[in-house]
Amino acid sequence: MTALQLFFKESHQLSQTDLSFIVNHFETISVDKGTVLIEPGTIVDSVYFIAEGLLHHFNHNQQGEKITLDLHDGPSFCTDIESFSEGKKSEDYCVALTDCTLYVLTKDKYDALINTDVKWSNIAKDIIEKNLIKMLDQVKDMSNKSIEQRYLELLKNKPLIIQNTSVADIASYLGTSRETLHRIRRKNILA
Amino acid sequence: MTALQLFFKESHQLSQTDLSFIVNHFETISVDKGTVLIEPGTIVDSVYFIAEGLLHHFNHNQQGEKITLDLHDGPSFCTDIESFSEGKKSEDYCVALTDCTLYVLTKDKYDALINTDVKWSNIAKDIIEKNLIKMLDQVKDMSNKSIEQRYLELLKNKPLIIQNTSVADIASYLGTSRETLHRIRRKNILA
DNA sequence: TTGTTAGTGTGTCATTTGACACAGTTGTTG
DNA sequence: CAACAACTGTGTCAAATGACACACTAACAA
Repeated sequence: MTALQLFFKESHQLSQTDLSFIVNHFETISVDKGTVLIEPGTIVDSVYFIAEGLLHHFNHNQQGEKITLDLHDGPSFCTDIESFSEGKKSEDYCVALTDCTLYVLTKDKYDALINTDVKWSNIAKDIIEKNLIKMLDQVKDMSNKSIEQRYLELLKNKPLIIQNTSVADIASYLGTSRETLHRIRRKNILA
Repeated sequence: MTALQLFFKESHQLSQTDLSFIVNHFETISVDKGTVLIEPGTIVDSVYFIAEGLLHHFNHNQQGEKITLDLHDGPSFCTDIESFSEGKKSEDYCVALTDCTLYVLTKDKYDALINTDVKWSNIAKDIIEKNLIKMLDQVKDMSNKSIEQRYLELLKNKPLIIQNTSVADIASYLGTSRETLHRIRRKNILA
């Protein structure tokens, strides 16, 4: 059973027939570290399911500084939903931090699923809802926790992300400078 | 036509029959300023559509300080989706900042709609998706814009929210102290 | 009306942070 | 291997921020 099948099976009751029907709409790809999946000015026409590897989702702020929006690991979905769903040009980058194995669902196949299969419509709703809850939790964390606390939790819960991402990129993800993050790291190595 | 009907009509193609069927699952209520709709320790069993008025969504951080998570105006939906959807106890408050007219959809009626009407399932997906995009934009704003810039945009786009919310609550929404927000306000009054 | 409570405006001051500068390290590529 | 680029670690310093304190005002209830 593939990582994708496992993901659907664990979150939803589905017969093997339904599972196969849905999964057959996806295509498997392997990409090298550094591969650009999304770049500004393009319309995102795919959803990516990460079976293996890490993706770096970022953009540039008004001062031209690179800002990390998300650091994705698997098993989970990744796309620029605003571009994918509303057909707008993306303003973001999504780049592979490591070699990755991905399952790709293109927009036409996504629409075909939505329109023909009520089960998929509900699964899509649940996946979007889980992502909404994740974002709400992230906003709460940003308001409620210190940068140090969030760094230490990231280190504990997602060590692979820390290992494969530069200090500067993690700093911008946490909303601080690389110098401040460095002070936190130094303090916690010595402690 | 009610604010709720108008909201659905503008975002989705629906026959008058479908529209009435869906809207009939809601109940209208009027609540006074200060009414508590959600409080910690309870399981949220309703979604609220704001036809008129403002709602204040907040919680307390680890230091016991009040943190504003969202300031809602209409026409839009408001709930604690994590509690409503996953049946967890809420950790948040939701309180009316002004007298409000609300349309309430209870969880059993929501489930009934999801299970009987494919159209509603897709509408729910779209509403959740729009909220996800809104949250993603908020996270981008928090990373990309200064507190001053975000305050001035709030003042311009949602003046009613500024008028009906205390400086301390707006400050915690913007992620700063009431003193710092006060400095920003003073500076921009004089300018 | 008066007392009480919540909120606003403001100054001072210690702390934290970001900006800048630069040396050392690692990794890549011809 | 040598050269270069990218990143890390670090110190200094000015600026921004939060904490604290307190007077003043508005809203509300007794």
